[in-house]
Amino acid sequence: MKSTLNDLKNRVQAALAGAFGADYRDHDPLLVSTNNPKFGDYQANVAMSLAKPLKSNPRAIATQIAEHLKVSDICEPPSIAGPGFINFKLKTEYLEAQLESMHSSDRLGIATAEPPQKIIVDYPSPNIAKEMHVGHLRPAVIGECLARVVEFLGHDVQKVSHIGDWGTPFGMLIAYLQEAYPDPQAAAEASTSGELATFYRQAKKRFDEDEVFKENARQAVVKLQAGDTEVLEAWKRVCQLSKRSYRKIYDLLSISQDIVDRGESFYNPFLPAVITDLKETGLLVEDNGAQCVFLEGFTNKDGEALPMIVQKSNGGYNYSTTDLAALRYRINEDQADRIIYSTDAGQSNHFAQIFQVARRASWVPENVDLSYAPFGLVLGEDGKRLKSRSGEAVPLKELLDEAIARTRTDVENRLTAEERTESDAFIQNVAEKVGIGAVKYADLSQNRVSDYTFSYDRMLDLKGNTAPYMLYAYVRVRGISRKGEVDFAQLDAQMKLTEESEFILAKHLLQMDLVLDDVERELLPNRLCQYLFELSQKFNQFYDRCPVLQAPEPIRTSRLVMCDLTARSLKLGLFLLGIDVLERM
RNA sequence: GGAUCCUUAGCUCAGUUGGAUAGAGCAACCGCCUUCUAAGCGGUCGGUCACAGGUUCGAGCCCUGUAGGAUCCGCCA
Repeated sequence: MKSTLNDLKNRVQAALAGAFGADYRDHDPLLVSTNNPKFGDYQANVAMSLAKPLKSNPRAIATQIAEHLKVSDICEPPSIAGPGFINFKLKTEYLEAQLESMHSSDRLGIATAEPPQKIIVDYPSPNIAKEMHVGHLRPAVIGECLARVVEFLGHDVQKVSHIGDWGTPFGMLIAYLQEAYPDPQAAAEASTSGELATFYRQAKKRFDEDEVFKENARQAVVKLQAGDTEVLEAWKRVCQLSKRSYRKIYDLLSISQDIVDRGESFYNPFLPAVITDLKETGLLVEDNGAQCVFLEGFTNKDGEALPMIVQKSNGGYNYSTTDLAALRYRINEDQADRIIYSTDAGQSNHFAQIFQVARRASWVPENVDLSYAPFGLVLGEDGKRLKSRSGEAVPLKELLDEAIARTRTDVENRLTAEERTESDAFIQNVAEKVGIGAVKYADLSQNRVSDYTFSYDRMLDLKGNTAPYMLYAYVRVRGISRKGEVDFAQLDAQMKLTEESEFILAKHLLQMDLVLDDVERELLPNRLCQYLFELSQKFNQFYDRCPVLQAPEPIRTSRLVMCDLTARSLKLGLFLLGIDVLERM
């Protein structure tokens, strides 16, 4: 199925070439959707921009372009308005035909990327010795969404979690495991059934109260890095324990199963080469015993170039070294065409530095795209970084459980008010899907780069740009299918658009491909949220004004197809956001 | 001292390569359920796009400066 925008673009370009010569064959026609329906559906703004080079007035240019346009199969005759806008209004038959081919496509007529790229998508990088907290919410939700979008568009996606699995906090857990479960059998059992949070709390307690334990923990780190077999065994147990705990939360959040964990331990063998290769490029400088690369455009208080330390004076490596090793691995071993880094905006300096060093070392080929997608902080309602009462980061589990509990209360109240009775399993499922969906949607629906204020009341609002509103729109469509006992998939699409609200909905349905391209390019999930919110609104208007099941044929079938396309678009869109739909709620 | 991001309606936010009259939601107020779930729809109210210059046929968007806010800055990640 052809994209209307691209199709029209090509035709305006052809008209440009016809009017002003072959040089204009590839000229950007500045074709965009109109922001006001009275100007039609699309407008070309190119005439104004050509006024100066062609030394003519824009309206005359627009007229010349219009004379060469061949668009009668798609649009009404184009009109010229204002200073020189060329306006296009799509023909009804064209819209109907587009809807029919969309209906017959199992991916709603959305084309796959050509050529597909190998894309690495970042997932959260927690220190896995600790329980997941609110700081991991955004990278999980955003990473999952970006991965699903580029995957749907046909790219080969590798999901990577750059976990912290080698540092000091591990010494504490290893020492605790060895102390509390000296018997290997018991240790194995504890790591397959225990809770990471409990483990961490108890280990921390021991660490704070006992000097001997503290020393044991330090020794454990040293032994671990020296490759001591027993300690390595204990370390593996702790990693397993973490993985299980993390998976539980990821499952609750519907985060992909196929994430690859590559942490500090994974990159250990590659760290020395980072230093030796940097040395070869001549970028490496020794300063106060540390190996550094002096940066361009980053200065200290005295205006001197700032170093990026890649090897500490004690010979140890740090996060810059690991990030450089990871970048190299992704390019050389994974053969990535595009690497999507998504971290909190506080690390943008750090990544700008990493990218600079990698580029200056010529480690990044021309055709590899390093996409940096920073995100803002999660704030509490006081406008400050979200913290628990005790000042610690809020555990993610608590945050999500609270959202589910609040949703459950809402659902129960509504059921009582409507005198409906539903099973406990039904209520719990709705509470989970709506509650988790609301948390994710609240995060994704805002511009990624800005900080956002976490508010249960706002995200669980049944009205407005929220997950519940959209999930309800989906439920309404499914209700029509149930009530009318219509199998949407079996419909023979013969479209017949009549009412204004049908046209509005139809035109919106046909623009999902543009939105996904936009998300792929800009890495802004809120564009997709905006699209889905508008789709829900437009469907609700259609639902309000156009009876479906009672309508006479052929209108009835046509409207049923509209319902089906809306349902499938909502379902796909929400899926790409990582949100599950419900049939009833 | 430097770097990055931000400042749009009372509140929370959109605003797509610069395009026609700057948009939503919430809150407030007024309407609409014998008809597919009213968790819905329609309407009213609400703006010096932080400020000042500049570029342009055209600026919320690009450039410069100012004010305010957030985050980060040599051996933590």
